[in-house]
Amino acid sequence: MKVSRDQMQANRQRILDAAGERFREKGFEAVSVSEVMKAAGLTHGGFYGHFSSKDDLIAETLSHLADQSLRSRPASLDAYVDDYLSPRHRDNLGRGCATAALASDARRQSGKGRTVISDAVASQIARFTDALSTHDGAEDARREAIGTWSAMVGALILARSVEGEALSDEILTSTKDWIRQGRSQG
Amino acid sequence: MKVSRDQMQANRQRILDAAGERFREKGFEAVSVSEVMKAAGLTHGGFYGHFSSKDDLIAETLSHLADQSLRSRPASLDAYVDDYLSPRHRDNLGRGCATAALASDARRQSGKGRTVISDAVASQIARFTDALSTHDGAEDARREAIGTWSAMVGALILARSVEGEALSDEILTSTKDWIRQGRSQG
DNA sequence: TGTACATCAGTGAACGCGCGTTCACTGATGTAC
DNA sequence: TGTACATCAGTGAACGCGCGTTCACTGATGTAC
Repeated sequence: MKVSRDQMQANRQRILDAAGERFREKGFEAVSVSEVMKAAGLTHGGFYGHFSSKDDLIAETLSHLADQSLRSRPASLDAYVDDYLSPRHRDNLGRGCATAALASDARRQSGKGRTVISDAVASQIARFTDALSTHDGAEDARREAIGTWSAMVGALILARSVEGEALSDEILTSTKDWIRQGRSQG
Repeated sequence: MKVSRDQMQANRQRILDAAGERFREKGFEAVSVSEVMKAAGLTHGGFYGHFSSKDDLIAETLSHLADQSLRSRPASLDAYVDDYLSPRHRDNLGRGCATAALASDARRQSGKGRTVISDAVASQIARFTDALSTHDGAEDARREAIGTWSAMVGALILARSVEGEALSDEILTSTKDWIRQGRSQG
């Protein structure tokens, strides 16, 4: 049964949203095409009307996630770091940072998917550098941007891989404090 | 054809070594049992004489990697950071840091495998804390240990996920400098 | 030490299963008049 | 605006394939005497 063009576009967005959430939670390989389509309220057969293959879906989903990320405008770098290194973000894998959730998986992708993640990292560093340039020299700001972003991504991944909640919380707050401490002295 | 007990133990170690290298390169799901056995010079049928399932192999491999990691005794924290954030380590996925390569995958494991990675993170933080306690207070040392380890893991993962070698190298060296800078001022 | 035989590590064909993908079909959409 | 029909988004059965796992078999090992 054919649906309207608007409905088809809406379906495509629902597929991308469902894929974005599930890929971040479980990785690309552990999520099947059928699972994504079911989550989007469709059956698996219609998938190839929207995407040419599962790899195509992965690449399109990474683009979709990168677009969403670029649209967010945090109030300040401090506020962004606080949100990023919060238990809430740690526990909300499916709606959290795509880089932290999928960087390892995306490395194994070829072609477009790999490029999208690569560009996302580059533009995130550029955004941090801008935010830090107000009180640092350009070179220092970029170094600090890279160090800060590395620490944030690493801390989130480590906090998520640890079993005990106390240690996990400590990784988040200590990294937050450590980033701030370095900055106040730079 | 039966082999000697010594040979069987040697075969088991070869399976674990082969699995450790391939899992770090491609993740748990993208590596098949047959692929591991072939790399160890055996056929897939013999696998279940050594392990009860693929999940068991994953857990045993993580233990094996954790043991190897504990046995390494770096000369100093500085030397360790230099090696860790080197292009050589970045390009040597299969023989590099298991935490950086497998933390995201191991999070999805249940039971033993998850615990092994969790313990590895905890003991790495303890080692860093010890190394930093010589010139810092205990609380500062632990905070710095966590921040440093987070930045190292994050930088390695980001450097590996980026396409351009220039940006990838910059992530490594900038994070290294940024870690040092914070330390010299703490 | 030498022989007879039970043990069992490793082999490779075979299994069921879920995956990505295809395709004949359906019926609502959207266009031509 | 209303009607007739070509289009095509979505359905669900079916496909081949590689996976994890099983198992009857082989033949070297290691033990009993």
